[in-house]
Parts: sequence; C-alpha cells; structure tokens
Amino acid sequence: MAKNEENNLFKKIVAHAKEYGFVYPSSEIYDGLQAVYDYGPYGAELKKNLKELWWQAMTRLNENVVGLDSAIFMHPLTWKASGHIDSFSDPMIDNKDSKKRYRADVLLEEKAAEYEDAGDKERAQELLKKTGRLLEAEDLEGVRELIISEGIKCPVSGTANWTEVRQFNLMFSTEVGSVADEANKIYLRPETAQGIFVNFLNVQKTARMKVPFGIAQIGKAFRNEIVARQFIFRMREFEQMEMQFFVRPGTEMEWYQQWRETRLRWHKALGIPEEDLRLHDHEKLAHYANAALDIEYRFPFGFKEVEGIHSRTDFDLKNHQELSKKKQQYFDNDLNEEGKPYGNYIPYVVETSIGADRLFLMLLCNAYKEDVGVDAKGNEKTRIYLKFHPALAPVKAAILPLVKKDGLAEKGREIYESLKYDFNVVYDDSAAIGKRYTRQDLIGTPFCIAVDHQTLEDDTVTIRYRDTTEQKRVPVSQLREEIGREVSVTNIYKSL
RNA sequence: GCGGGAGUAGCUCAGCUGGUAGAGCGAUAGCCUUCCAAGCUAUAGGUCGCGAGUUCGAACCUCGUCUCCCGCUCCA
Repeated sequence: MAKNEENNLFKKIVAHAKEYGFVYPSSEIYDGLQAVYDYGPYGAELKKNLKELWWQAMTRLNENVVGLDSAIFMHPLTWKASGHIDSFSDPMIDNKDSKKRYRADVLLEEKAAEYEDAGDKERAQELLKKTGRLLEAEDLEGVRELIISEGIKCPVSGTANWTEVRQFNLMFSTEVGSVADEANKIYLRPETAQGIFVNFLNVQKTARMKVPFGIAQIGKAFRNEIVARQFIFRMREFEQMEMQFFVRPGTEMEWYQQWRETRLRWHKALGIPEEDLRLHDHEKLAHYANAALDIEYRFPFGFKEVEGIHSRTDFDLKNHQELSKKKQQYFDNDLNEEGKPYGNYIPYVVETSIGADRLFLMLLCNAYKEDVGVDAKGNEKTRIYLKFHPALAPVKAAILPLVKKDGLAEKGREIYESLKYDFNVVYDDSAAIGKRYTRQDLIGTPFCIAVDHQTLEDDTVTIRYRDTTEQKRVPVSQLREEIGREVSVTNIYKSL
C-alpha cells in the first residue's frame, strides 16, 4: 500500500471513531487537549469488553494469577526505586540550526570522553564532576553555559547555536496535602507495575500464593511524551493491563517463552490475522530487563508495539527492598535436586504489559472494512462496517421492526425487553430498515433482528449477519441461544 | 520543540478581484412503505478555529494565537 493510502485509511478510521461514538478528542469545545482522548458510548463498551476479556483470561484461566487494583498515587520513593526518577528526567537542549534535540548531559559526557581519548584524564574528570554538580542542583542555565564554554557543537549543523536547556520529565507530578505550604510533591504513576511490586508480599501472603504466581492489574498510567501523536496510540493518560509473574531465579527464560506464546495466542483468538502480528526482540534493553520483546501489529501507519513481554529480573523487588528496608523475600518450600528446600530468595519477574488503548486501536483498525457494492438504486456504493468479534462488539444485536405499524413495533419492543437482561441490545424503529441495518454495520453490531409480518403469524424473526448481510429465520424463543452462542467469550477462552 | 500544509453546519465540500453564508449527505419529527443509507414534507444546526488590525464593509487581506495532519529525537 502506498504511504498516502495508508494515511488516508488511518484518517478514515479516526474520523469514523469520532463520527460513530467511539473516540472523541478531549475537551474538544475548548480546542482540545493534545494527546488526550475520551471514549464515547460505543468506545466505552468496546474498551470495557476488552478489559473484561483480558482480566478473565489472566485471572480465571490461570489459577496461579490473581488480580489487584492499586492506587495511582504512590509513595515518592517508589519511583526512586523503580529508576523512573533517575532514568526519565533528562535535560534536553536543541540546536537551532539543525533542529536536532540532544540530551544536555550526554553532550557533556561525550566531550569528557573526548578529553579522555586525548589523554587528558584530569580534564575529563573535572568536566564530569562539574556536570554532575550542576545537574544535582538542577542548574539548567549553568548546564547551558558549560556546553557553550566547552565549545560543544552540534554534529549535524556544526554550530553552537543552542536553545535553553529544558527539563524533560516523563512523570507528571502533583501535590498531596490540602495546605500548599505543607504539600508534598508526588507523581502520577507512569506504569501500574510498581503497585504490584510493592504489594508483592501482601498478595503472596493473603492469597496464599506460591511461586510461580502472577498478579494482574488494569489501570491508568500517565506519561509526558516528547511527541504525543497518532491518535490513541500514544496518549499522555492511558490505560495499562499488566501482569507481573514471579518466578524462581534461573527459570525466568522458560516463563518468558511461555508467556510470549500465551499472549500471542490471545491476540490471534481476538481475530487478528497472524500475518498482521510480529514479534520484535529488543536489542537495547531497558535498565530493568534481561530480555524483552514486543508483540507488534500492522497498523495503517506501520508495525507498532501493542504489548511488551519483559524479563525484569529481580531489579524492582531488590530496589524496593533496599529503599524500604523491608525484606522482599519469598521462602520456597519446594525441594531442589539435592532434596533441600530452595529457601529464601527474591523472585525474578516476567512481565506482560499491554496498552488497553493500543489494543482498542488494533481491534478498531482490524475491524474497519470497506466493501464496494451496489445500492438499491443500482449505483456503486461502499459499504463500511466494523468486523468485531461478536464477543467484543459494543452492541450485540439490534431489534428492528420492518415497519412501525401493524403491531410490529410492539412485537419488536417485546423482543427487546426479553433480551436486554442478557445482552447489550438496542431497539430502533426510525426511518427505513436499510438505513437501520447500515447504522448497525457502522458500529459493528454483529446481528440485526428484523420483525416482519410473518413474525405475527408464527413467532419467527430473521437474523441478519453483519459480515455477509445474509439472513436466517429463527423462532423468537431461540434468539437468546442463537445470540448467546455467538457472543460468548467462552469460544475465545477455549482457543487459548 | 522545529519546519511544511490545513481549519466554513454532525460529515464532505462550495463560496468570484473584500459587499454580511449555501449544497449534498446525515440527524430529528411526521407521512408512506414487506428488507439493505428508498420516497415525500417539515424542523433543527454556523459570531466561517479564536483574537486583534486594515477597511465604509472581512469567511476572503495582514499579524498573533490555538488545534489537527505530514516529516525529525523517546515510549505502552
């Protein structure tokens, strides 16, 4: 596909999402808020279904995985321990000529390395010390002056035409405490994982878990992004679905492999074609990992990460133990090869981390279909529909009386009332039936139930299938079973 | 952040060298209709992204600003 076409397709999907109540830009009446979005009625349903499915697949299908719902606010030391404070608050500087952005500290370190290579170790040490002092004091103006006095030039433009040094903070901060003077700065969590780590022993003890076991959590996380774009793919406020799996040290690679396979199967079970999924091993590992890969999906704008599987070692628990001065050990009673208990250790962790919003976007992109056909007047017409797995579709079925008169509307209402306790169904008797079918196609409703004159005679209705537009006549009494079978998540679970 | 492009009704767009806002589709209501955005009628909806300036007069010209889209550095 040509680049232009891909962009057009993505634009169409974004427009569709807004037009039909899936995703709206946040605060739109005030010109919006960059990289923040709201979920509309159908988007909220779809997202809820996705989260529910993930939660069930994790906690119900794996008896050694339990759930947790930890708070967004956490003790500030949490982020010291996790490395977020040190690793993700970088001083940035731009070169005005090349428009390139650099990390100011890296520029200075490179200069020091230059001195070192030239044999001037003393000068290198001095520069590093000076840099360290300035960063420690958060003296950004000083950092800039140092860059200029050291004569550091942009490798691209070759000039020293620098902007001011600005602090890039990955984490959002806010204050706890109602009186400003007494307020303490705390962060909005940039990942849900730490809530799991700090509760590791609580969960292990109170739910009587034995290693290996996992803790799953769904929740909001917040990150400042340098470039926040691409619709809901990269948002400042987003929702994560993370599972931290605690294992005996030395077994982490087996579990890493196993979760990789499990999670890949899950994506396929949702209806994502194999050829649109790809595994991507990380070459450069994050500060906490000894192995990492992404499950990527072929978005209209290219293969992009939807889920990450990371072997996080004992990095987090070890650091929490150090900072909190609370032992984060687990006593393993299982016997090793020598017949002795494995004993005390800090477990290793394998993480599966999926962005709920990215998952949503993947399913939306995957579902968006355009079929060229012919309309009632014989003109060429493109039929647009969302081909969601019935278990995920926001609305499961629409009850549509063919016409409003002759008691068909009343009969339709009756059917609607009888189904609404089991499924998310809608009733619609406005306008022509063709228009109502199309409306349901546009939001991905898998089944349309038409009430016609025959219904009054023999209590049967037609079920129209979204993907084929074909119809089947069934007794009203069998509707619940017919729909229930198709929209059941059990089919998905069983294929895992 | 920086460079390039664009903002007119819910959507797609028209609107002449400046003269005070329109179409199609959609929505809603009614009528009519035995099945894929059908037909008829009516209604709602816009300080032309926002703010200044120039002008007798600005959707149109100038400046600023915001948002979105396309390219460059981070991440789920």
